[in-house]
Amino acid sequence: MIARRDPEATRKAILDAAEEVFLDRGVADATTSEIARMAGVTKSLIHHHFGSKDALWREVKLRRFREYGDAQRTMLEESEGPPGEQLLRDSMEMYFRFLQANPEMVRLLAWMYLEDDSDCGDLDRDLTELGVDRIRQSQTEGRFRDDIDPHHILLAFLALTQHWFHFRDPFLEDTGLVGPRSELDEQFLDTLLKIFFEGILPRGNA
Amino acid sequence: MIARRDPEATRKAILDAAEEVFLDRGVADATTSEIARMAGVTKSLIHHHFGSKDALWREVKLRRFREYGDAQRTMLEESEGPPGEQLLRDSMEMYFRFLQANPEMVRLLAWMYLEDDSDCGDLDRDLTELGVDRIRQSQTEGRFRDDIDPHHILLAFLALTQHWFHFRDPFLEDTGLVGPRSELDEQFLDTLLKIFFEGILPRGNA
DNA sequence: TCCTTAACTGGCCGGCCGGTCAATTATGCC
DNA sequence: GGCATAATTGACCGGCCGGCCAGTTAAGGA
Repeated sequence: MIARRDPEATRKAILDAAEEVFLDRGVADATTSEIARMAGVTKSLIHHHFGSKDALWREVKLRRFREYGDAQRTMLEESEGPPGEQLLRDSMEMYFRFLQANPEMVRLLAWMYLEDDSDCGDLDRDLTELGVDRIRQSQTEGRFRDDIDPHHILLAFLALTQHWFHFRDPFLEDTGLVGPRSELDEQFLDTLLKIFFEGILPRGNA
Repeated sequence: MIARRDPEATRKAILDAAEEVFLDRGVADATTSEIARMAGVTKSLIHHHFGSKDALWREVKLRRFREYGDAQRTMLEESEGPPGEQLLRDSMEMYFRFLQANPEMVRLLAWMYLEDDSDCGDLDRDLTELGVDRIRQSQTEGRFRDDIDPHHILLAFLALTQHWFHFRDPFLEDTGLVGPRSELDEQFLDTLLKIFFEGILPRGNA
């Protein structure tokens, strides 16, 4: 039974609708009327619960980002033990899987970049630290080459994964590669790990 | 001396202003009045020369994309001879330099992705083909490992470079890395080449 | 020189958007 | 059962935006 008045559910409905519209068309192009219609509420109710369009956008971002941060943190902490090649391979695959399952996150990051957003800066900073520490540890243990700044390794890691989900579709159109998308994802994941860990030169002639 | 009427110059002024405003705030958030003001013309003149706001945005994209395509093509054709590691290293560096000198291109690509644009699909397709052919040739000559789809190599190449310019600034803030930006660019270029060609594992234990 | 063409202007309009407000109705606490 | 509180509604507003139009002025070929 649905309560006739359920503010918590209403907030959620609004946030869900807002996320969909905002991520699809951008904040500027989205209208509160449309969000209200999609959420099945009145426009005024949005202002009642969130104050303004911008504040609503902010809430949408924070919600997703918290979820994202939690997933990442769980990922890193779940996989305890000495970080080595296998662990980082697993982390990379887990990150890949996460974006695969949450394509909205990719669009969210893109929008935030374009409006150079800093609302979620703190959340992001912590995450970065965690990842960098892991990599640095691997370096001191001699498992990774230590002539590269660990921050750069992390950035490359994120770049390869995010970029795939960013440009996968137009890229596939351009190249004429065909097949079920999930299979193409697997193929790229394989490539990604090969390049990231081993590079594109044949082994044995370095 | 400026001619009192110079339609060509006017078109350019409008395009320049439009590019700045569009790339800065996005199409939806940009207003024709602002573009007109910045270009020093009347709003009506924009419609006279370009028809509509969307058509203007389209022209902006095409102009930049043609320039981008020309630069890329020149890059690839200028460096004739058998493609090998050094050539691809050079190509990669040239691409890095290009984005370094044209940060607008990075934002343009981001906007186009978010509104899943297809206006410049043809231009992009040709470019992709050229790059892929080069890589494939290197593979058949045994200079690159051939167990990776050349399309994926190209994507990784673009990912690492574009991502740096995408997220350089927020990334630097998060990590607390400091120094003149040009120097940080050099450092990352170094990293990028190392990772892309050799991977992050220490050599000799593959 | 004249006349067609096109560059250019200022004023205007319909429409929609974000936001407000006063009124109504359900909720939960005492 | 009342009563404060908050959820919810629909009507409404000022403002701005993209686009249009009627008119003016320069350019350039015949």
